[in-house]
Amino acid sequence: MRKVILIDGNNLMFRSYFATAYSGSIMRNSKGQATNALYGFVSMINKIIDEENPQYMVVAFDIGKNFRHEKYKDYKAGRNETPDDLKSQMPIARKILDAMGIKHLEVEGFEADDIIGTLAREADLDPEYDGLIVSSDHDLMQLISPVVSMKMLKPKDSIYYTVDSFREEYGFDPIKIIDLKALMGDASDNIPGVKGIGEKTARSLIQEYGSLNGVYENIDSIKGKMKEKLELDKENAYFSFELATIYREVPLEVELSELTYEGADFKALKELFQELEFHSFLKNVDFKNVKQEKCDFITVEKVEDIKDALEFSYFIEADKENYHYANILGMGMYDGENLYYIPKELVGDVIRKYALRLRYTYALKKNIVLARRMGLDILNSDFDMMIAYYLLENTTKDDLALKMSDEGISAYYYENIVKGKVGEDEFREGITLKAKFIFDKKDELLEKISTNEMSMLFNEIEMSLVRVLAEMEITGIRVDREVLLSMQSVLRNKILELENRIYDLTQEKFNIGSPKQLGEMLFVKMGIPYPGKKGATYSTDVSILEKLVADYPIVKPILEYRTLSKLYNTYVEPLEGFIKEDGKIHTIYKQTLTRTGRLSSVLPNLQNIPSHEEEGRLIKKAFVSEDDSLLLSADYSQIELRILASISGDEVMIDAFLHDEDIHKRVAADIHGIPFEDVTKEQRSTAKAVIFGIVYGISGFGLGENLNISVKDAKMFIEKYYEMYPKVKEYMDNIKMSAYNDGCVKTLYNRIRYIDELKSPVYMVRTGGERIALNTPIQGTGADIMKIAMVKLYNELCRRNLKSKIILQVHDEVILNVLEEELEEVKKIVRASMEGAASLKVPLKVEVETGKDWYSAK
DNA sequence: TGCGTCACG
DNA sequence: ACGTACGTGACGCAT
Repeated sequence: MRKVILIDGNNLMFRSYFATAYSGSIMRNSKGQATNALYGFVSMINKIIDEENPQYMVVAFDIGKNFRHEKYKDYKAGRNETPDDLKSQMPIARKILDAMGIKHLEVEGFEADDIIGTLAREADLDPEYDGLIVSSDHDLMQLISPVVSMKMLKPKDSIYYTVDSFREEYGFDPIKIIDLKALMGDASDNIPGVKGIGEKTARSLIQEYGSLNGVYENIDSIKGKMKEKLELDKENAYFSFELATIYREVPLEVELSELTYEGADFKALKELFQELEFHSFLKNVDFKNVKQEKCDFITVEKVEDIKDALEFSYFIEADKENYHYANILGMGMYDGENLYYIPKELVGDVIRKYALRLRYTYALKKNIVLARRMGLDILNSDFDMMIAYYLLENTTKDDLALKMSDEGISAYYYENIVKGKVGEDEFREGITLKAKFIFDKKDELLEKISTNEMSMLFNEIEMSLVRVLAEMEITGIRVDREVLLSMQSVLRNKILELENRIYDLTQEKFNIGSPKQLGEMLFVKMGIPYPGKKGATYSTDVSILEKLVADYPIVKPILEYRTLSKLYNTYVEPLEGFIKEDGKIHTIYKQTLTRTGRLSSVLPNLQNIPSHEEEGRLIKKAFVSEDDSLLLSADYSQIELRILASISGDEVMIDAFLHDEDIHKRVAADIHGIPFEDVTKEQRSTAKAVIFGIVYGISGFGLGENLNISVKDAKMFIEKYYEMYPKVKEYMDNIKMSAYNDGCVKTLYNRIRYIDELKSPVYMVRTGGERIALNTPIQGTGADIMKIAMVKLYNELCRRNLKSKIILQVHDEVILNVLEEELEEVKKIVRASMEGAASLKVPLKVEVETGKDWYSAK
């Protein structure tokens, strides 16, 4: 057997480009060359070599303006343009293949499909071959034969097709893919097909009549609309047949037997991967050569070993993600000249001595907390590389250490230091390299921040906030364990009771917590008609169950079971485990995670403690004030809507806020065209949903779904809204346009979000990008304002030497522990800080409440 | 590890 | 013809 792999190179590159381009900014090397498609391309090729161990291998590409036949030019030309960022990666893909010792073919005037078709035909003629085509293009399935199989790439995995498995799935032979495409068409390939016939219909037609010819020969036995459609587009169908047929006689200068896979030229491959900064691949190429920087560092044995210098970069490594509990492993330090490794025993002494000179770091908040747990403080750090990268790249990665590894430190260190799987020597070298990297990189990053006009955002907002968040985390919130314990036993009993009630009704035990088993039970065993859209699997989420609750007695206890087990498993039980010896919970705020600029809270998440429903809201009774204190909660009223009013400049909306009207009621009155006083509760809540939708970039369908009304009515509401608030509509259109032009949107304070989704050829992804463009400036500006307010509030509390402290933030709400004697003063400061955080075209309004616990401070 | 589900703003 | 509202974190299940 001679195993031969035929790879559709263009397909693979397109695929891996868009797979990663969807979700955020495109991966690049430090010179700005896009590398995302290449990364996926190389991974896939490596994987195939690994799995198949082929003797023959070839990658086919399109080149130039490829048209199979000159007469089809117009059709093929209609394809979407290839993005520049992808185009620039294509020649590099060929270079990589050369270095990997893999042959590639491109023939002017023919597509990759045709080349693969020609080679597959050659294989077909010699049963010694065992061919495998790799692509995600369904067209290529027509090449499947007894000799040639196909690995069909799917978004997450792949399906292996032989003639038999193809027949089983489609009900006809692989070659009939051509007939199928002739009927259904293919938008991405500009194959017209028959209008009004989709995949389902086309499949059953081919199954029934065997081929395109078969369909038209039996056209009289087809009835109604379908017959009309088929007759109307007959010419198109036959034309599509030609378009969909892969040409299998490309004049190739080589034959299959010459396309051997020889293995890589490691030196050339290493150079390429270095240029592309593919450190994880480099590791496999030649591990010993990966350490790019051999560095000499001084292992500090006593504090005096460190030479006097004015400023240092530094980095403290710890052994756990939760740094409130982690142990320090060691510290790296660099003054621009001398590199130091500080063993864990000396870290405290060094911080004490250099507290004012430790200026540049990575993950400052973590360093501050670790220092504070030794009773020390780091006071003068004003550059956090993690935050600099966050603002510049706005990456989705929550740990930008990875970024560090891309640019200076091999991935080897990142992966293994953090996991603690590395030898002591390498650990020391890695941590000092990080310190050096921070120092070496800071000026360049600050320069970029300044040219992007983000200096205020970086220094005054984010860097100032680091200190505030660190103090909040360190302070923590007091939790009454007894409250949690008593809720635990109450919930446990109720849950057991519900379980029994459910099993009584089903007469059979099953796992209620398993959506799969539950769906099976309800919709198969019990035969309840599924009220949702038909799909492969049954959904059992609330919206589905609520449609059934009136008719089936089993549904109510299931819903209740869901609610209670959620409360028990997600909050009541785990929260207890987060209480430290000091009787408090210390969350961690991630400051460089979200794409909009909001914070996120983890370990535990204190930003999603229940508050809508009374049952869950009771959990807030467990969060209590400290001695002689009260909890004070202050939240911005309608901040996102106020921002929308301000940035759109819509006079009607601005006016409503200037008069401090109930905005939902105002909108309800406006869209129904009735007097303000006549608005019913229901109309108000409909209006509320409409407003939410507007801020998220809603569709009629979405609103309809949400309100359980018809798409038509929902659309009408939206139109009515735009009519009454024309500048809002204008804003929506403008922001989308500028996002398409610039590839990004910005908040009021120049926080930037790149939206690569807008470049996607996939409609769904693109419209998703538009909604992001719409929403991000609003949500992001809200986040900016809250951050400014927190910094102002923190500074004012410090300046006045008050003991009251900020302890939590929940996006538009802050919670403080306030000393009773400071209450009146703090209330005023909180108001002033929050309302004065920004001056918009409308006032910012803040609502303040207090109580002994979080439940009553609301 | 990915998915379905559900808690929050 | 298709899929459908922004931003998060965490759980249990199934693989």
